[in-house]
Amino acid sequence: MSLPRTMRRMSERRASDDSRNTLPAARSPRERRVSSQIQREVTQLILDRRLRAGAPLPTEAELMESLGVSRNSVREALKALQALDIVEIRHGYGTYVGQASLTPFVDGLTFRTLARQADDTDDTGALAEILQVREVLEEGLMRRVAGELSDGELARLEAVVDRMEEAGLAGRPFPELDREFHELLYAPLGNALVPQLLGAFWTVFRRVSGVRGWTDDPAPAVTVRRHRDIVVALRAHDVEGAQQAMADHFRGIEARAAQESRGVG
Amino acid sequence: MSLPRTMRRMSERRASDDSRNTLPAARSPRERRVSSQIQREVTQLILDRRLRAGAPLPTEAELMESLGVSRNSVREALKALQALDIVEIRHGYGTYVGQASLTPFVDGLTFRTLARQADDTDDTGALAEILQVREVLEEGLMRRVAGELSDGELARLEAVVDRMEEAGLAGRPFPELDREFHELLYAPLGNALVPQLLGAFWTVFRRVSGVRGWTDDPAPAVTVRRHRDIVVALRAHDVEGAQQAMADHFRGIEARAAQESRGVG
DNA sequence: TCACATTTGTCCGTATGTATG
DNA sequence: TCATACATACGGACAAATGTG
Repeated sequence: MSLPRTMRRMSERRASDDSRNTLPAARSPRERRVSSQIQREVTQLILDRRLRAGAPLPTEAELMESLGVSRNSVREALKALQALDIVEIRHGYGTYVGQASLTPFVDGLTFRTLARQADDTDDTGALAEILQVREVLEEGLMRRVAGELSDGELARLEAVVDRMEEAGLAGRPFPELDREFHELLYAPLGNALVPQLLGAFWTVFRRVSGVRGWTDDPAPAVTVRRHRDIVVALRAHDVEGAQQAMADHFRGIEARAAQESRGVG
Repeated sequence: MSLPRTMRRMSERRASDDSRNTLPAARSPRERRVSSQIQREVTQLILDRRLRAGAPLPTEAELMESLGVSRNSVREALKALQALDIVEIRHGYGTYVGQASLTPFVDGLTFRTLARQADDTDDTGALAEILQVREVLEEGLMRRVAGELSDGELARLEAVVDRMEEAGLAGRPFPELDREFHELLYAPLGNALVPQLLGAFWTVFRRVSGVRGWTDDPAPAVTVRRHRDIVVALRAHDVEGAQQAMADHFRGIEARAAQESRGVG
Protein backbone atom coordinates (compact mmCIF):
# COMPACT_ATOMS: atom_id res chain seq x y z
CA MET A 1 0.00 0.00 0.00
CA SER A 2 1.09 3.57 -0.56
CA LEU A 3 0.56 6.13 2.16
CA PRO A 4 0.38 9.86 1.51
CA ARG A 5 3.31 12.10 2.20
CA THR A 6 2.06 13.13 5.60
CA MET A 7 2.36 9.56 6.82
CA ARG A 8 6.07 9.38 6.08
CA ARG A 9 7.43 12.10 8.31
CA MET A 10 7.76 10.11 11.50
CA SER A 11 9.62 7.20 9.92
CA GLU A 12 12.17 9.56 8.45
CA ARG A 13 13.35 10.73 11.82
CA ARG A 14 14.14 7.17 12.80
CA ALA A 15 16.51 5.98 10.13
CA SER A 16 18.02 2.93 11.80
CA ASP A 17 16.37 0.79 14.44
CA ASP A 18 19.79 0.09 15.99
CA SER A 19 20.25 3.69 17.04
CA ARG A 20 17.22 3.62 19.29
CA ASN A 21 19.16 3.22 22.50
CA THR A 22 22.25 5.11 21.50
CA LEU A 23 20.99 8.40 20.07
CA PRO A 24 18.67 10.91 21.77
CA ALA A 25 15.91 10.08 19.30
CA ALA A 26 16.42 13.44 17.56
CA ARG A 27 12.73 14.23 17.73
CA SER A 28 11.53 17.38 16.12
CA PRO A 29 10.77 19.94 18.85
CA ARG A 30 7.36 20.57 17.32
CA GLU A 31 5.97 17.07 17.90
CA ARG A 32 6.19 16.28 21.60
CA ARG A 33 4.35 13.00 22.15
CA VAL A 34 4.49 10.18 19.65
CA SER A 35 0.96 9.12 20.51
CA SER A 36 -0.49 12.60 19.96
CA GLN A 37 1.40 12.88 16.72
CA ILE A 38 -0.08 9.60 15.50
CA GLN A 39 -3.54 10.94 16.33
CA ARG A 40 -2.92 13.95 14.13
CA GLU A 41 -1.41 11.82 11.36
CA VAL A 42 -4.35 9.44 11.23
CA THR A 43 -6.86 12.29 11.36
CA GLN A 44 -5.01 14.07 8.59
CA LEU A 45 -4.87 10.85 6.58
CA ILE A 46 -8.67 10.64 6.68
CA LEU A 47 -9.05 14.28 5.65
CA ASP A 48 -6.40 14.15 2.91
CA ARG A 49 -7.82 11.02 1.36
CA ARG A 50 -11.39 12.23 1.83
CA LEU A 51 -12.36 8.97 3.45
CA ARG A 52 -16.00 8.67 4.46
CA ALA A 53 -17.42 7.01 7.57
CA GLY A 54 -16.97 3.26 7.34
CA ALA A 55 -13.98 3.39 5.02
CA PRO A 56 -11.14 1.05 6.01
CA LEU A 57 -8.01 2.47 7.61
CA PRO A 58 -4.50 0.98 7.67
CA THR A 59 -4.11 -1.90 10.12
CA GLU A 60 -2.09 -1.44 13.29
CA ALA A 61 0.83 -3.29 11.70
CA GLU A 62 0.74 -1.01 8.67
CA LEU A 63 0.66 2.10 10.83
CA MET A 64 3.61 0.77 12.87
CA GLU A 65 5.49 0.16 9.65
CA SER A 66 4.73 3.42 7.84
CA LEU A 67 5.12 5.67 10.89
CA GLY A 68 8.05 3.83 12.41
CA VAL A 69 6.48 3.57 15.85
CA SER A 70 5.59 0.75 18.20
CA ARG A 71 2.30 -1.06 18.39
CA ASN A 72 1.62 0.43 21.82
CA SER A 73 1.77 4.00 20.60
CA VAL A 74 -0.45 3.18 17.64
CA ARG A 75 -3.01 1.50 19.87
CA GLU A 76 -3.07 4.34 22.38
CA ALA A 77 -3.61 6.86 19.59
CA LEU A 78 -6.38 4.78 18.04
CA LYS A 79 -8.05 4.35 21.43
CA ALA A 80 -8.16 8.11 21.85
CA LEU A 81 -9.59 8.58 18.36
CA GLN A 82 -12.10 5.85 19.06
CA ALA A 83 -13.27 7.74 22.15
CA LEU A 84 -13.92 10.73 19.86
CA ASP A 85 -15.74 8.49 17.37
CA ILE A 86 -13.26 9.53 14.70
CA VAL A 87 -12.23 5.92 14.16
CA GLU A 88 -14.08 2.69 14.81
CA ILE A 89 -12.20 -0.44 15.85
CA ARG A 90 -13.64 -3.90 15.20
CA HIS A 91 -11.90 -6.67 17.05
CA GLY A 92 -10.36 -9.22 14.73
CA TYR A 93 -11.45 -7.34 11.64
CA GLY A 94 -9.87 -3.96 11.23
CA THR A 95 -9.99 -0.23 11.88
CA TYR A 96 -12.41 2.05 10.06
CA VAL A 97 -13.36 5.70 9.83
CA GLY A 98 -15.86 6.51 12.56
CA GLN A 99 -19.20 8.27 12.37
CA ALA A 100 -17.98 11.45 14.03
CA SER A 101 -21.19 11.42 16.04
CA LEU A 102 -21.92 13.41 19.18
CA THR A 103 -21.33 10.35 21.36
CA PRO A 104 -18.26 11.89 23.04
CA PHE A 105 -20.31 15.01 23.71
CA VAL A 106 -22.99 12.88 25.35
CA ASP A 107 -20.43 10.97 27.40
CA GLY A 108 -18.70 14.13 28.54
CA LEU A 109 -21.93 15.94 29.38
CA THR A 110 -23.25 12.94 31.30
CA PHE A 111 -20.06 12.74 33.33
CA ARG A 112 -20.13 16.47 33.98
CA THR A 113 -23.69 16.36 35.17
CA LEU A 114 -23.20 13.37 37.44
CA ALA A 115 -19.94 14.73 38.82
CA ARG A 116 -21.33 18.16 39.66
CA GLN A 117 -24.74 17.17 40.93
CA ALA A 118 -23.70 16.36 44.47
CA ASP A 119 -20.93 18.91 44.31
CA ASP A 120 -20.74 22.09 46.36
CA THR A 121 -23.90 24.16 46.40
CA ASP A 122 -25.31 23.15 43.03
CA ASP A 123 -27.91 20.46 43.27
CA THR A 124 -29.76 20.07 40.01
CA GLY A 125 -27.72 22.90 38.55
CA ALA A 126 -26.00 21.02 35.78
CA LEU A 127 -29.14 19.25 34.65
CA ALA A 128 -31.18 22.46 34.77
CA GLU A 129 -28.57 24.15 32.59
CA ILE A 130 -28.91 21.47 29.94
CA LEU A 131 -32.68 21.78 30.03
CA GLN A 132 -32.50 25.53 29.65
CA VAL A 133 -30.22 25.31 26.65
CA ARG A 134 -32.48 22.75 25.04
CA GLU A 135 -35.52 24.91 25.71
CA VAL A 136 -33.95 28.04 24.25
CA LEU A 137 -32.86 26.06 21.23
CA GLU A 138 -36.26 24.52 20.62
CA GLU A 139 -37.98 27.84 21.16
CA GLY A 140 -35.89 29.42 18.43
CA LEU A 141 -36.18 26.43 16.15
CA MET A 142 -39.95 26.48 16.51
CA ARG A 143 -40.10 30.08 15.33
CA ARG A 144 -38.06 29.22 12.26
CA VAL A 145 -40.00 26.16 11.28
CA ALA A 146 -43.51 27.33 12.12
CA GLY A 147 -44.26 28.73 8.68
CA GLU A 148 -42.42 26.05 6.75
CA LEU A 149 -44.34 22.96 7.77
CA SER A 150 -46.37 21.33 5.00
CA ASP A 151 -49.71 19.63 5.56
CA GLY A 152 -48.05 16.26 5.10
CA GLU A 153 -45.49 16.99 7.79
CA LEU A 154 -48.18 18.20 10.15
CA ALA A 155 -50.09 15.00 9.52
CA ARG A 156 -47.03 12.92 10.35
CA LEU A 157 -46.55 14.89 13.55
CA GLU A 158 -50.17 14.27 14.50
CA ALA A 159 -49.72 10.58 13.81
CA VAL A 160 -46.84 10.47 16.27
CA VAL A 161 -49.02 12.18 18.89
CA ASP A 162 -51.73 9.59 18.23
CA ARG A 163 -49.27 6.82 18.90
CA MET A 164 -48.20 8.62 22.06
CA GLU A 165 -51.79 8.69 23.26
CA GLU A 166 -52.20 5.02 22.42
CA ALA A 167 -49.07 4.11 24.37
CA GLY A 168 -50.06 6.33 27.27
CA LEU A 169 -53.50 4.73 27.57
CA ALA A 170 -51.88 1.30 27.50
CA GLY A 171 -49.60 2.30 30.35
CA ARG A 172 -46.48 2.07 28.21
CA PRO A 173 -43.88 4.86 28.42
CA PHE A 174 -43.04 6.51 25.09
CA PRO A 175 -39.65 8.22 25.31
CA GLU A 176 -38.76 7.26 21.74
CA LEU A 177 -41.97 8.78 20.38
CA ASP A 178 -41.22 11.99 22.22
CA ARG A 179 -37.82 12.05 20.62
CA GLU A 180 -39.29 11.26 17.20
CA PHE A 181 -41.75 14.13 17.51
CA HIS A 182 -39.08 16.72 18.11
CA GLU A 183 -36.90 15.25 15.39
CA LEU A 184 -39.72 15.35 12.86
CA LEU A 185 -40.66 18.87 13.89
CA TYR A 186 -37.35 20.38 12.81
CA ALA A 187 -36.78 18.18 9.77
CA PRO A 188 -37.80 20.95 7.31
CA LEU A 189 -34.72 22.92 8.30
CA GLY A 190 -32.53 20.36 6.61
CA ASN A 191 -29.97 20.85 9.35
CA ALA A 192 -28.45 17.49 10.31
CA LEU A 193 -26.76 18.94 13.39
CA VAL A 194 -30.04 19.98 15.03
CA PRO A 195 -31.55 16.53 15.67
CA GLN A 196 -28.18 15.23 16.80
CA LEU A 197 -27.74 18.04 19.30
CA LEU A 198 -31.27 17.68 20.64
CA GLY A 199 -30.79 13.92 20.76
CA ALA A 200 -27.60 14.42 22.74
CA PHE A 201 -29.36 16.55 25.36
CA TRP A 202 -32.21 14.08 25.45
CA THR A 203 -29.85 11.13 26.01
CA VAL A 204 -27.96 12.90 28.77
CA PHE A 205 -31.21 13.74 30.52
CA ARG A 206 -32.40 10.16 30.34
CA ARG A 207 -29.09 8.71 31.50
CA VAL A 208 -28.84 10.98 34.49
CA SER A 209 -32.48 10.30 35.32
CA GLY A 210 -31.82 6.58 35.00
CA VAL A 211 -28.93 6.70 37.44
CA ARG A 212 -31.19 8.37 39.96
CA GLY A 213 -33.87 5.77 39.37
CA TRP A 214 -36.55 8.17 38.28
CA THR A 215 -39.82 6.90 36.93
CA ASP A 216 -40.83 7.25 33.28
CA ASP A 217 -43.08 10.29 33.09
CA PRO A 218 -45.56 10.25 35.97
CA ALA A 219 -48.24 12.03 33.92
CA PRO A 220 -48.20 10.74 30.34
CA ALA A 221 -51.64 12.17 29.56
CA VAL A 222 -50.35 15.68 30.19
CA THR A 223 -47.33 15.09 27.99
CA VAL A 224 -49.54 13.89 25.16
CA ARG A 225 -51.72 16.97 25.52
CA ARG A 226 -48.71 19.32 25.35
CA HIS A 227 -47.59 17.80 22.08
CA ARG A 228 -51.08 17.93 20.61
CA ASP A 229 -51.32 21.60 21.58
CA ILE A 230 -48.17 22.25 19.59
CA VAL A 231 -49.54 20.58 16.48
CA VAL A 232 -52.88 22.38 16.79
CA ALA A 233 -51.16 25.74 17.09
CA LEU A 234 -48.91 24.99 14.13
CA ARG A 235 -51.91 24.01 12.01
CA ALA A 236 -53.47 27.38 12.81
CA HIS A 237 -50.16 29.10 11.91
CA ASP A 238 -50.11 30.41 15.48
CA VAL A 239 -46.37 30.79 16.13
CA GLU A 240 -46.82 32.36 19.53
CA GLY A 241 -49.25 29.65 20.56
CA ALA A 242 -46.92 26.88 19.45
CA GLN A 243 -44.09 28.50 21.34
CA GLN A 244 -46.23 28.79 24.43
CA ALA A 245 -47.22 25.13 24.20
CA MET A 246 -43.56 24.17 23.87
CA ALA A 247 -42.72 26.34 26.88
CA ASP A 248 -45.46 24.61 28.89
CA HIS A 249 -44.00 21.27 27.85
CA PHE A 250 -40.62 22.25 29.23
CA ARG A 251 -42.13 23.71 32.38
CA GLY A 252 -43.51 20.27 33.06
CA ILE A 253 -40.14 18.61 32.54
CA GLU A 254 -38.41 21.10 34.81
CA ALA A 255 -40.98 20.68 37.54
CA ARG A 256 -40.58 16.94 37.36
CA ALA A 257 -36.79 17.17 37.54
CA ALA A 258 -36.88 19.55 40.48
CA GLN A 259 -39.48 17.50 42.30
CA GLU A 260 -37.80 14.15 41.86
CA SER A 261 -34.39 15.46 42.89
CA ARG A 262 -35.86 16.59 46.21
CA GLY A 263 -37.94 13.45 46.64
CA VAL A 264 -37.04 9.81 47.06
CA GLY A 265 -34.45 10.00 44.24
CA MET B 1 -3.99 3.58 49.60
CA SER B 2 -7.39 1.98 49.81
CA LEU B 3 -9.56 1.77 46.76
CA PRO B 4 -13.36 1.64 46.87
CA ARG B 5 -15.25 -1.56 46.37
CA THR B 6 -15.89 -0.97 42.71
CA MET B 7 -12.18 -1.13 42.01
CA ARG B 8 -11.78 -4.64 43.35
CA ARG B 9 -13.99 -6.61 41.02
CA MET B 10 -11.54 -7.21 38.21
CA SER B 11 -8.72 -8.48 40.39
CA GLU B 12 -11.00 -11.02 41.99
CA ARG B 13 -11.61 -12.84 38.77
CA ARG B 14 -7.88 -13.41 38.32
CA ALA B 15 -6.83 -15.27 41.39
CA SER B 16 -3.46 -16.71 40.39
CA ASP B 17 -1.03 -15.21 37.91
CA ASP B 18 0.23 -18.67 37.01
CA SER B 19 -3.09 -19.64 35.45
CA ARG B 20 -2.84 -16.94 32.82
CA ASN B 21 -1.68 -19.23 30.04
CA THR B 22 -3.54 -22.33 31.13
CA LEU B 23 -7.10 -21.17 31.80
CA PRO B 24 -9.43 -19.32 29.41
CA ALA B 25 -9.28 -16.21 31.59
CA ALA B 26 -12.80 -16.91 32.90
CA ARG B 27 -13.98 -13.40 32.11
CA SER B 28 -17.44 -12.38 33.11
CA PRO B 29 -19.69 -12.41 30.04
CA ARG B 30 -20.97 -8.92 30.81
CA GLU B 31 -17.66 -7.11 30.51
CA ARG B 32 -16.17 -7.84 27.11
CA ARG B 33 -13.15 -5.60 26.75
CA VAL B 34 -10.74 -5.06 29.59
CA SER B 35 -9.87 -1.56 28.40
CA SER B 36 -13.50 -0.43 28.27
CA GLN B 37 -14.10 -1.91 31.68
CA ILE B 38 -11.19 0.04 33.11
CA GLN B 39 -12.65 3.22 31.62
CA ARG B 40 -15.90 2.60 33.45
CA GLU B 41 -14.10 1.71 36.67
CA VAL B 42 -12.01 4.86 36.70
CA THR B 43 -15.00 7.03 35.81
CA GLN B 44 -17.02 5.40 38.57
CA LEU B 45 -14.15 5.90 40.98
CA ILE B 46 -14.25 9.64 40.33
CA LEU B 47 -18.01 9.78 40.79
CA ASP B 48 -18.08 7.56 43.88
CA ARG B 49 -15.35 9.50 45.61
CA ARG B 50 -16.80 12.81 44.43
CA LEU B 51 -13.41 13.90 43.15
CA ARG B 52 -13.28 17.38 41.67
CA ALA B 53 -11.29 18.52 38.64
CA GLY B 54 -7.59 18.51 39.45
CA ALA B 55 -7.79 15.87 42.17
CA PRO B 56 -5.10 13.16 41.93
CA LEU B 57 -6.00 9.71 40.65
CA PRO B 58 -4.26 6.39 41.36
CA THR B 59 -1.02 5.90 39.45
CA GLU B 60 -0.83 3.44 36.58
CA ALA B 61 0.97 0.98 38.82
CA GLU B 62 -1.75 1.25 41.46
CA LEU B 63 -4.48 0.71 38.89
CA MET B 64 -2.62 -2.36 37.54
CA GLU B 65 -2.38 -3.69 41.07
CA SER B 66 -5.93 -3.04 42.21
CA LEU B 67 -7.60 -4.06 38.96
CA GLY B 68 -5.31 -6.98 38.19
CA VAL B 69 -4.65 -5.88 34.61
CA SER B 70 -1.59 -5.05 32.57
CA ARG B 71 -0.11 -1.61 32.24
CA ASN B 72 -0.98 -1.46 28.53
CA SER B 73 -4.66 -1.89 29.21
CA VAL B 74 -4.56 0.77 31.90
CA ARG B 75 -2.80 3.19 29.59
CA GLU B 76 -5.21 2.61 26.72
CA ALA B 77 -8.15 3.25 29.01
CA LEU B 78 -6.58 6.42 30.39
CA LYS B 79 -5.79 7.63 26.88
CA ALA B 80 -9.44 7.29 25.93
CA LEU B 81 -10.55 9.14 29.06
CA GLN B 82 -7.96 11.80 28.36
CA ALA B 83 -9.47 12.34 24.91
CA LEU B 84 -12.81 12.99 26.63
CA ASP B 85 -11.13 15.37 29.11
CA ILE B 86 -12.33 13.18 31.95
CA VAL B 87 -8.77 12.62 33.13
CA GLU B 88 -5.64 14.68 32.65
CA ILE B 89 -2.25 12.98 32.32
CA ARG B 90 0.98 14.79 33.21
CA HIS B 91 4.17 13.13 32.03
CA GLY B 92 6.43 12.21 34.91
CA TYR B 93 4.02 13.50 37.51
CA GLY B 94 0.72 11.70 37.67
CA THR B 95 -2.88 11.37 36.52
CA TYR B 96 -5.60 13.76 37.63
CA VAL B 97 -9.30 14.35 37.23
CA GLY B 98 -9.90 16.37 34.06
CA GLN B 99 -11.96 19.51 33.50
CA ALA B 100 -14.74 17.71 31.60
CA SER B 101 -14.67 20.61 29.18
CA LEU B 102 -16.24 20.70 25.72
CA THR B 103 -12.83 20.17 24.09
CA PRO B 104 -13.82 16.74 22.71
CA PHE B 105 -16.97 18.33 21.31
CA VAL B 106 -14.88 20.97 19.59
CA ASP B 107 -12.46 18.38 18.23
CA GLY B 108 -15.25 16.17 16.94
CA LEU B 109 -17.18 19.03 15.38
CA THR B 110 -14.06 20.40 13.71
CA PHE B 111 -13.26 17.01 12.25
CA ARG B 112 -16.86 16.57 11.07
CA THR B 113 -16.87 19.93 9.39
CA LEU B 114 -13.54 19.46 7.65
CA ALA B 115 -14.38 15.91 6.61
CA ARG B 116 -17.74 16.80 5.10
CA GLN B 117 -16.86 20.11 3.49
CA ALA B 118 -15.37 18.72 0.28
CA ASP B 119 -17.65 15.73 0.48
CA ASP B 120 -20.38 14.94 -2.01
CA THR B 121 -22.64 17.85 -2.84
CA ASP B 122 -22.36 19.79 0.40
CA ASP B 123 -19.84 22.56 0.24
CA THR B 124 -20.21 24.85 3.22
CA GLY B 125 -23.06 22.70 4.49
CA ALA B 126 -21.54 21.58 7.75
CA LEU B 127 -20.27 25.03 8.65
CA ALA B 128 -23.58 26.63 7.75
CA GLU B 129 -25.34 24.18 10.04
CA ILE B 130 -23.16 25.20 12.96
CA LEU B 131 -23.79 28.85 12.24
CA GLN B 132 -27.53 28.29 12.11
CA VAL B 133 -27.56 26.49 15.45
CA ARG B 134 -25.52 29.23 17.01
CA GLU B 135 -27.81 31.88 15.59
CA VAL B 136 -30.96 30.18 16.82
CA LEU B 137 -29.39 29.75 20.23
CA GLU B 138 -28.29 33.36 20.52
CA GLU B 139 -31.62 34.60 19.25
CA GLY B 140 -33.41 32.74 22.01
CA LEU B 141 -30.86 33.71 24.63
CA MET B 142 -31.22 37.33 23.68
CA ARG B 143 -34.96 37.23 24.30
CA ARG B 144 -34.38 35.78 27.74
CA VAL B 145 -31.70 38.17 28.80
CA ALA B 146 -33.05 41.36 27.26
CA GLY B 147 -35.04 42.43 30.29
CA GLU B 148 -32.53 41.23 32.86
CA LEU B 149 -29.52 43.33 31.97
CA SER B 150 -28.57 45.92 34.57
CA ASP B 151 -27.11 49.32 33.73
CA GLY B 152 -23.71 48.13 34.93
CA GLU B 153 -23.75 45.16 32.61
CA LEU B 154 -24.84 47.32 29.70
CA ALA B 155 -21.97 49.67 30.46
CA ARG B 156 -19.51 46.78 30.42
CA LEU B 157 -20.90 45.62 27.09
CA GLU B 158 -20.49 49.09 25.68
CA ALA B 159 -16.92 49.21 26.94
CA VAL B 160 -16.15 46.04 25.00
CA VAL B 161 -17.63 47.60 21.87
CA ASP B 162 -15.44 50.68 22.45
CA ARG B 163 -12.37 48.47 22.57
CA MET B 164 -13.57 46.77 19.39
CA GLU B 165 -13.79 50.13 17.65
CA GLU B 166 -10.36 51.08 18.91
CA ALA B 167 -8.84 47.84 17.63
CA GLY B 168 -10.68 48.14 14.33
CA LEU B 169 -9.39 51.65 13.72
CA ALA B 170 -5.87 50.48 14.52
CA GLY B 171 -6.21 47.73 11.96
CA ARG B 172 -6.02 44.98 14.57
CA PRO B 173 -8.47 42.07 14.39
CA PHE B 174 -10.54 41.51 17.54
CA PRO B 175 -11.86 37.94 17.62
CA GLU B 176 -11.40 37.69 21.38
CA LEU B 177 -13.38 40.85 22.01
CA ASP B 178 -16.19 39.49 19.87
CA ARG B 179 -16.20 36.37 21.99
CA GLU B 180 -16.07 38.38 25.19
CA PHE B 181 -19.08 40.42 24.11
CA HIS B 182 -21.28 37.40 23.58
CA GLU B 183 -20.05 35.82 26.79
CA LEU B 184 -20.80 38.94 28.81
CA LEU B 185 -24.19 39.31 27.16
CA TYR B 186 -25.53 36.04 28.53
CA ALA B 187 -23.80 36.13 31.89
CA PRO B 188 -26.99 37.18 33.75
CA LEU B 189 -28.50 33.78 32.99
CA GLY B 190 -26.03 32.14 35.35
CA ASN B 191 -25.85 29.18 33.01
CA ALA B 192 -22.26 27.93 32.79
CA LEU B 193 -23.03 25.68 29.85
CA VAL B 194 -24.11 28.55 27.59
CA PRO B 195 -20.76 30.34 27.20
CA GLN B 196 -18.99 27.00 26.82
CA LEU B 197 -21.31 25.90 24.04
CA LEU B 198 -21.08 29.23 22.23
CA GLY B 199 -17.33 29.17 22.72
CA ALA B 200 -17.22 25.70 21.20
CA PHE B 201 -19.07 26.83 18.07
CA TRP B 202 -16.89 29.89 17.90
CA THR B 203 -13.68 27.83 18.10
CA VAL B 204 -14.84 25.38 15.45
CA PHE B 205 -15.69 28.24 13.14
CA ARG B 206 -12.30 29.84 13.60
CA ARG B 207 -10.39 26.59 13.18
CA VAL B 208 -12.15 25.68 9.97
CA SER B 209 -11.69 29.21 8.69
CA GLY B 210 -8.03 29.04 9.62
CA VAL B 211 -7.49 25.85 7.67
CA ARG B 212 -8.92 27.54 4.61
CA GLY B 213 -6.73 30.56 5.15
CA TRP B 214 -9.48 33.10 5.44
CA THR B 215 -8.75 36.64 6.41
CA ASP B 216 -9.76 38.13 9.76
CA ASP B 217 -13.01 39.99 9.19
CA PRO B 218 -12.73 42.04 5.99
CA ALA B 219 -15.08 44.73 7.33
CA PRO B 220 -14.35 45.34 11.01
CA ALA B 221 -16.21 48.65 11.05
CA VAL B 222 -19.46 46.91 10.14
CA THR B 223 -18.92 44.30 12.85
CA VAL B 224 -18.39 47.03 15.43
CA ARG B 225 -21.57 48.76 14.31
CA ARG B 226 -23.62 45.56 14.61
CA HIS B 227 -22.53 45.11 18.19
CA ARG B 228 -23.22 48.71 19.06
CA ASP B 229 -26.70 48.37 17.56
CA ILE B 230 -27.34 45.48 19.92
CA VAL B 231 -26.32 47.48 22.98
CA VAL B 232 -28.34 50.50 21.89
CA ALA B 233 -31.45 48.39 21.39
CA LEU B 234 -30.95 46.68 24.76
CA ARG B 235 -30.61 50.04 26.48
CA ALA B 236 -33.94 51.08 24.97
CA HIS B 237 -35.46 47.78 26.14
CA ASP B 238 -36.17 47.04 22.49
CA VAL B 239 -36.11 43.26 22.41
CA GLU B 240 -37.16 43.00 18.79
CA GLY B 241 -34.56 45.55 17.75
CA ALA B 242 -31.79 43.75 19.61
CA GLN B 243 -32.82 40.50 18.00
CA GLN B 244 -32.83 42.12 14.60
CA ALA B 245 -29.35 43.56 15.16
CA MET B 246 -28.14 40.13 16.19
CA ALA B 247 -29.71 38.61 13.08
CA ASP B 248 -27.96 41.21 10.93
CA HIS B 249 -24.70 40.33 12.64
CA PHE B 250 -25.13 36.69 11.69
CA ARG B 251 -26.22 37.55 8.18
CA GLY B 252 -22.85 39.22 7.77
CA ILE B 253 -20.97 36.19 9.03
CA GLU B 254 -22.91 33.86 6.75
CA ALA B 255 -22.32 36.07 3.74
CA ARG B 256 -18.64 36.13 4.49
CA ALA B 257 -18.47 32.36 4.88
CA ALA B 258 -20.37 31.75 1.65
CA GLN B 259 -18.30 34.29 -0.25
CA GLU B 260 -14.91 33.12 0.91
CA SER B 261 -15.69 29.45 0.26
CA ARG B 262 -16.40 30.33 -3.37
CA GLY B 263 -13.45 32.68 -3.66
CA VAL B 264 -9.71 32.18 -3.44
CA GLY B 265 -10.09 30.15 -0.20
C1' DT C 1 23.55 22.90 40.64
C1' DC C 2 23.23 18.15 41.20
C1' DA C 3 21.68 13.60 42.08
C1' DC C 4 17.55 10.85 43.17
C1' DA C 5 13.01 8.71 43.30
C1' DT C 6 8.59 8.68 41.19
C1' DT C 7 5.65 8.54 37.32
C1' DT C 8 4.36 8.60 32.62
C1' DG C 9 6.06 7.54 27.59
C1' DT C 10 7.74 4.19 24.32
C1' DC C 11 9.50 -0.03 22.77
C1' DC C 12 9.88 -5.21 22.16
C1' DG C 13 8.33 -10.09 22.10
C1' DT C 14 4.75 -13.31 22.78
C1' DA C 15 0.29 -15.38 23.50
C1' DT C 16 -4.76 -15.14 22.99
C1' DG C 17 -9.46 -13.83 21.35
C1' DT C 18 -12.31 -12.87 17.30
C1' DA C 19 -14.15 -12.42 12.66
C1' DT C 20 -13.96 -13.88 7.76
C1' DG C 21 -13.73 -17.24 4.23
C1' DT D 1 -13.43 -27.63 10.68
C1' DC D 2 -9.57 -25.20 9.48
C1' DA D 3 -6.57 -21.39 8.19
C1' DT D 4 -5.63 -16.61 8.02
C1' DA D 5 -5.68 -11.88 9.35
C1' DC D 6 -6.49 -8.86 12.72
C1' DA D 7 -7.22 -6.70 17.27
C1' DT D 8 -6.58 -7.66 22.43
C1' DA D 9 -3.79 -8.45 26.34
C1' DC D 10 0.28 -9.66 28.94
C1' DG D 11 5.20 -8.93 30.84
C1' DG D 12 9.45 -6.76 30.95
C1' DA D 13 12.71 -3.16 29.80
C1' DC D 14 14.40 1.44 29.15
C1' DA D 15 13.65 6.60 28.03
C1' DA D 16 11.88 11.02 29.34
C1' DA D 17 9.73 14.33 32.36
C1' DT D 18 8.81 16.13 36.92
C1' DG D 19 9.44 17.19 41.80
C1' DT D 20 12.43 16.94 45.87
C1' DG D 21 16.47 16.97 48.83
